[in-house]
Amino acid sequence: MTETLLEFFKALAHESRLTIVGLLAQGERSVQQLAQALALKEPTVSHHLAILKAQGLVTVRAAGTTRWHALDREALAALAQRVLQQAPARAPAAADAADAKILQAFVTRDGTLKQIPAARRKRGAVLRWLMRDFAEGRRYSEAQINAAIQSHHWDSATLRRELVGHRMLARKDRAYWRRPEAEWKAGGEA
Amino acid sequence: MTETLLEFFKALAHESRLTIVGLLAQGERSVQQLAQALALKEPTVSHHLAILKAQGLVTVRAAGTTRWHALDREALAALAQRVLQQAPARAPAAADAADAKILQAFVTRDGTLKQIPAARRKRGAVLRWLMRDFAEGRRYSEAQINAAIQSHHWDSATLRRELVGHRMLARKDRAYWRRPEAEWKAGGEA
DNA sequence: CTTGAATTTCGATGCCTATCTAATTAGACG
DNA sequence: CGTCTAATTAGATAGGCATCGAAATTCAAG
Repeated sequence: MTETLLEFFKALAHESRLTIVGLLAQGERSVQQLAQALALKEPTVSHHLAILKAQGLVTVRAAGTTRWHALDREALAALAQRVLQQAPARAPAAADAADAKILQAFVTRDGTLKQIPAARRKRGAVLRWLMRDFAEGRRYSEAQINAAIQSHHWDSATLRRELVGHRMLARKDRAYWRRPEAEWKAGGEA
Repeated sequence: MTETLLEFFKALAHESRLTIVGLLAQGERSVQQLAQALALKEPTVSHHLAILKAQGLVTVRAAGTTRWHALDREALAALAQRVLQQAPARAPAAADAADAKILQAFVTRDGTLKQIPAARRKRGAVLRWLMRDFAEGRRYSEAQINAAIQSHHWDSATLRRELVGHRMLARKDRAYWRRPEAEWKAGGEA
């Protein structure tokens, strides 16, 4: 995901290519025309078009000896959509209503955990909330786990141990990863 | 416009910065935390954050000696919107119904002008259609004008002169620009 | 099959910038 | 006021990439 997104931004992060996209938004152009408009040589334009084509942003239509390049508006819109989807994300919300009530008492509006709940049920709610920072299928170092927790509470060591104890995080050697929610959503003893 | 857009793409067109945005999407982070997560030194992270801040994508909140950095989701969404707005553009359509009928006769579906109409009224319709390639408030070189026209018809010289004659394009020295539509929408002798 | 035009591929060069270390600023705490 | 921590700024180095000229490719037209 980030893979393609990075390539997409790289493709548009150059003045020549952004101008090419602007020109193609007006209509089809040949390599020669683009080279003339941009004051560049044909090989350079060809190079830029190859990068845009690799992202599916530009399509080609051959007519005689010249090749007409056009902008694929749908591809551009689709990729821009992904940027938007990235943005909304989830609100600082809880998994369910019961958790929400508990979190309201223990977490400030800016995401700081005021206190680690002593009651097991309440502690569970807080831990589930902390897990929103970790994605499944990814490995984290202990430092990364600590870093994520520390933006909510100073005692990352305790909370990290609790996350492992509640079977939300798994640990092997020096790596951590998120366990499937099914294994801790309901039960989970420390 | 393109100015800011280019800087926006440049800001996100680097793996480190894209990862930072991803981390900040999960919640606030300090420079240290980011440096640890990215396996970079603090000055490097500081450098990247400065670039993201310059685009308004990241905001800072100081608390004691540490500074918490957060993602400005609205700014990200607003910029992504601009990419989308760029994309839709206008369809290969005519200004009005009368022009549409004329264009249907002289322009193929892929935007090629089959023949330059001899009748003045019909020629006017074609010229108005050609003008969709030129934006107001921008200056074009003769080469740029030719390039735009040539994607529709080989005889860019004649058509360019017609555009000037119909007062759609203005010319001074070696520069061309689009004249206000009010000055040629109705009248206009060659 | 040959010629010519439009484009792409290749290899080399130079600029931009990501990254580091070292030094400096700014705030917290005795 | 010193000291400690977090962060930024400054300066230097290295790697990536845009650009070009030259050569190879593709395709249409005789």
